[in-house]
Amino acid sequence: MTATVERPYHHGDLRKAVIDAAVAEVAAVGASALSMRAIARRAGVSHAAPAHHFGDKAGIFTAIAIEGFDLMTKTIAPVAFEEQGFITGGTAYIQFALEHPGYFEVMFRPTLYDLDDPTLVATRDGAFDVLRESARHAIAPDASDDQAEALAVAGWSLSHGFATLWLQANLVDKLGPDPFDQVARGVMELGGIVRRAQETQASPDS
Amino acid sequence: MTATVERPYHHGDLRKAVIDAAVAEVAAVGASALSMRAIARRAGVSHAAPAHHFGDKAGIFTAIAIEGFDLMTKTIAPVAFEEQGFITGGTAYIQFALEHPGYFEVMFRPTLYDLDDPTLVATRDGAFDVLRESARHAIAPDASDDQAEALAVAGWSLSHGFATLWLQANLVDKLGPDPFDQVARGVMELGGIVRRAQETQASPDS
DNA sequence: TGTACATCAGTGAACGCGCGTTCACTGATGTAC
DNA sequence: TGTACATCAGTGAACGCGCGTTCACTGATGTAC
Repeated sequence: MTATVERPYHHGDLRKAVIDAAVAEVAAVGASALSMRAIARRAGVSHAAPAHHFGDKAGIFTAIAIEGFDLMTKTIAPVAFEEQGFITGGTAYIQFALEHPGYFEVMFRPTLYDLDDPTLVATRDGAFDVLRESARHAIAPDASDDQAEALAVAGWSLSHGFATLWLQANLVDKLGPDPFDQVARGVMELGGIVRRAQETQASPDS
Repeated sequence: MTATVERPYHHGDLRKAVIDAAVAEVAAVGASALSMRAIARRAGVSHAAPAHHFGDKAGIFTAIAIEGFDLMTKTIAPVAFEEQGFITGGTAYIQFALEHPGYFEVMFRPTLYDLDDPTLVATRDGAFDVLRESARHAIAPDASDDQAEALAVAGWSLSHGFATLWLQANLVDKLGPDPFDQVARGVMELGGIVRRAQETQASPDS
């Protein structure tokens, strides 16, 4: 007469359950405070299960980063080459960060994960390719790699800085509760960056 | 005949020794991995000494943040109102972050420290005042608070994003070993932001 | 279709470790007389 | 100038806790015959 729900001995998709729990746990307590036992607790499995499946924390972080870069690319690439796509892409980047703080934090702390993992490297490079090509697209089709990467890093810095400042509660009392009012404005300023990059390309002196 | 150096029972300036050790420790292992015992070990005092002086970790982080904001303001304020001061200030911000990663990390993770501490609030607000007024100075002396803060947050995001991406090793293989080559370029782009803000102010329609 | 057995996902008790905190203490400094 | 005593900065042993890891195990699944 116990109310115990019958759960099968084999989980079915422990891998997914562990990753989801880990992402939620990172969002709740931060990547550095993450413990294997807390992940297991949240996933409702024995404390040794995550290690059994992923080896160690770096293994879990690697899996999170791969999923994260994949999800981010799927979100941003479709808008990054439209008219004004570099701006729209920057906004989408910020929105991704605010909606998926767990993925976001892990993705951009590469010391947490295994940079030798080929799947990770491919997914991560793919995301950066979208960024660089979107920047080139914003300047001119024949813009050089150096020019495209300079704009890419500048736009990335702007979006990344805003998302980071917001997520770490540095903008409380400086913006309203909805950052997108302010983002809209901030990213409009970013328009100046794009135009400046176009002008620099048009007159390559100085 | 022991080679023991005679150290007095009273440290002399334990407060400073603990803060310095904590800043170095944060730079080495990150704020979240910081332990009171590791600070004490680095400072060469008993493991209970830091707690005796600061109460708990939040007390130490609060002291670090106060010193950090003070140091940052002293570094940036002198250049922030020159010709092109908003740009120069942004560069100085990045340079501060790369030179003082321990301070930098703590300062911009306000959940770590005590936001009710009046000295902290004053020092922190003072730093933001410099940022906002430097932005206003870059637009026009009579620019509105809203305009000044919009540019302030955009410039802050750019500098903060670049510093964060660099410190967390996201730009490895995307820039040379010296970020200031690229920063120089990135921050030149920021020039576009300032000019855009000036134009928006000159013709306030849309 | 049925039996035997290998495989392997997941368990849970046990371990040693570093942590933050407590607390009775030690020893230097400063003040009262 | 000298003595007595209060103060308090800093010590170090002891505690309970959550952690990662190990390891013999359990029980479900899949394959051989």
